[in-house]
Amino acid sequence: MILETAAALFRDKGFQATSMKDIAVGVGVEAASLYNHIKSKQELLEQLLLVIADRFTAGMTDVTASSLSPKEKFEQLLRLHIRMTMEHPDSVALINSEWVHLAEPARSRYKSLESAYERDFLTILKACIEAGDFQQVDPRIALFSTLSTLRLLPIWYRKNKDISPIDLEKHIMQCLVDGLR
Amino acid sequence: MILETAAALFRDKGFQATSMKDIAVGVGVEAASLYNHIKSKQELLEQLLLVIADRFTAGMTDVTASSLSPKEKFEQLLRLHIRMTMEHPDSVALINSEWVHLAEPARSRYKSLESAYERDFLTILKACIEAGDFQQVDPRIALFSTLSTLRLLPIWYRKNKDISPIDLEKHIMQCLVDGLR
DNA sequence: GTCTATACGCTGATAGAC
DNA sequence: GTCTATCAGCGTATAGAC
Repeated sequence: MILETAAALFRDKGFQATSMKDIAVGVGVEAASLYNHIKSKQELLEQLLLVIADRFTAGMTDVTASSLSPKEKFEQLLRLHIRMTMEHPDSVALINSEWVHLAEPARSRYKSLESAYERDFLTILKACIEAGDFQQVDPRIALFSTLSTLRLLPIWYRKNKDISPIDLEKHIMQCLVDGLR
Repeated sequence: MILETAAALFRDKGFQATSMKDIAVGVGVEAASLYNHIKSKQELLEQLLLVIADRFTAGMTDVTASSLSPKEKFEQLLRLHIRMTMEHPDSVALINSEWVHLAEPARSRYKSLESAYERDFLTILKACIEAGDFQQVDPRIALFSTLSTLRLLPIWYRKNKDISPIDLEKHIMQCLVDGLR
């Protein structure tokens, strides 16, 4: 309950602009009472962000370990982001800007997980190109463009809940893979 | 000097986590001295974000008023974002998350400019589809995907300055319009 | 577990001397 | 214009009664 409340507030107002009082009001207790359940406000952010980072990392591990084709792996990653967005919309939304407020050593651990994730994603993208499934695009820009869409998905999805996961996947795949033309 | 320093700090640490002392140190004066040049910290954020919003709006006005084809208009908007990113990298980076810290009435004005911009962008996208330049994608998702890439560009560009604007435009256009396949 | 009371550093901002 | 001094309020977090 505390974590969920904090996630929603961090998403709306940002970590720094959210006070323990804000969270307490959301939960329905006094601010001091929160400290019977958590160690600090910082701990809340670490919980939220690192759990998400670990899940994305686990998802990536599954995909890379699989015997799927590069293009199927790419599709699996799309599904991973869509699933994560649906299941944890608030905490996934935090990955775009709130990680800067992580204190060390959590911040380094988080950035290291993120780097590894992007490196693996890039490897799969390059394999798609080599296999001839994707055309000869600049893989770094393809990764940037793809990840931009996937990372901002929770923000967009909030205002567009009237779409099914299947349609969402189909349309995003179409935009990213087939392009607009 | 104050505005530039503030923009860089807001980008790195966020508006709330940046103190007037931080800005003063960056400028090289005492915090109190800043108030001889600005009214408040809030005013700094409003200056930065609304100037950017106004420029995007002006760019959109030029594009819509032009006699270009829908697809050429789309390309012009891509160039607008790339140019803005190159010319004002720090303040353009703020549009992703820092607008939440705008106080009223600036916040409403900002959101209203943003809405109008997205509406006009969507209109152009739909015209591209109707003209047969783009395939039958879901225009809302195409807009979301395109704008995601363009909005996160300043963040990506910071770590990838070794690319020319021309190449950047070519590659982004290729990813977005032609897709990966 | 909950609460009230409190510590105390930092914040944005002002006053006033130079 | 700059500075030093200062204020009032809010922030996180703790102590201790119940």
